[in-house]
Amino acid sequence: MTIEDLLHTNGNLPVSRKLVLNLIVTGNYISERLTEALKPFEVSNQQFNVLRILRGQKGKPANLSTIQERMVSKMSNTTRLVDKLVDKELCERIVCPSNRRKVEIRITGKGLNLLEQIDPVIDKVENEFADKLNEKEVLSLNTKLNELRS
Amino acid sequence: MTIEDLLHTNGNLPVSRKLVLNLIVTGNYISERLTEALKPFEVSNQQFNVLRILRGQKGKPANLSTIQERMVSKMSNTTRLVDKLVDKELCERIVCPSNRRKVEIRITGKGLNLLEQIDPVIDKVENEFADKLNEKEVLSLNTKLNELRS
DNA sequence: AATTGTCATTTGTATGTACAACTATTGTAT
DNA sequence: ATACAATAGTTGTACATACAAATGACAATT
Repeated sequence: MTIEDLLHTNGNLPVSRKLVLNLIVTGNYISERLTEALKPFEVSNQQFNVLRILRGQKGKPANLSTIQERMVSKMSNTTRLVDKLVDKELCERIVCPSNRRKVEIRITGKGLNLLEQIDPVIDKVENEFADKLNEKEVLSLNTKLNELRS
Repeated sequence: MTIEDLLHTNGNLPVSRKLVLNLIVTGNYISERLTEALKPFEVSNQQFNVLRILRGQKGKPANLSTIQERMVSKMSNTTRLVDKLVDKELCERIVCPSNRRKVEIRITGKGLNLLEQIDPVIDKVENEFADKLNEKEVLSLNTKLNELRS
């Protein structure tokens, strides 16, 4: 379905506008599919993103600014996002001993467990998207998206 | 810049995940550029989107459900979004005389004026994106995005 | 005419997010 | 050592958003 049809608009939009709208709509669409898939696990997209970042640290703790710069959707309040994860005992936060301004955040066993449950579900969603195009198209799409942000 | 670099991740993500992350990140990126451009006019992305929808009605009033289905980012509370526009006198809302369940929303002169000021600014942003690719690439990108949502 | 169902919108409530101001700690220059 | 600036994170406040329940209006049936 074209974006014109999707937005019920009168088909004669400039191609630059179609591109912009299409990118936003498609990004939103994918986010919504992921949100749905995560719902049974009671974590938001952003919380899941942070958990994966923490797992990627492989035991090494992360501090807030590290998490921020790696997040898919930067947001201004990572403190309270981490609070939520701590409440759920999915990660823990301790004041960094060497520099008490900093904070050391690491994923807990419970958090790792949850991620292991979630992984296949998210993989499935991701593959369902990627499978709509052939491998060559996916690679070129990635390249073009990178160029758009440059 | 690749998404791996952007997210400071260790480069060996499956291509399906890269695609998904890239689409979300790029969509967010574009939304942010638009938000920035709209900031001087003190309207949000969504408010601007609704104003353009109303203008597209060419005098014919719109009701809430029409607006909803045409919005780029569907959201659950269009009532309060329109409230904001009414507060700013950019649109007006009257109860539909033929069916009092419905509501007739139309853009005001002030709203049309504002849009005319904003138009060139947004066009510029849109063109800056589209100009990063050649025409053929833009068209194929649009097609592939449509396929991803199918 | 009263009842039931459906529709379009609004409201309540909980949660999420943005932005700025603030606190605490550390680094640096005098 | 002291003062000042820079850093890392937290908190306050206002606003945005999601979801469900509620309201009010119309339509169909009896």
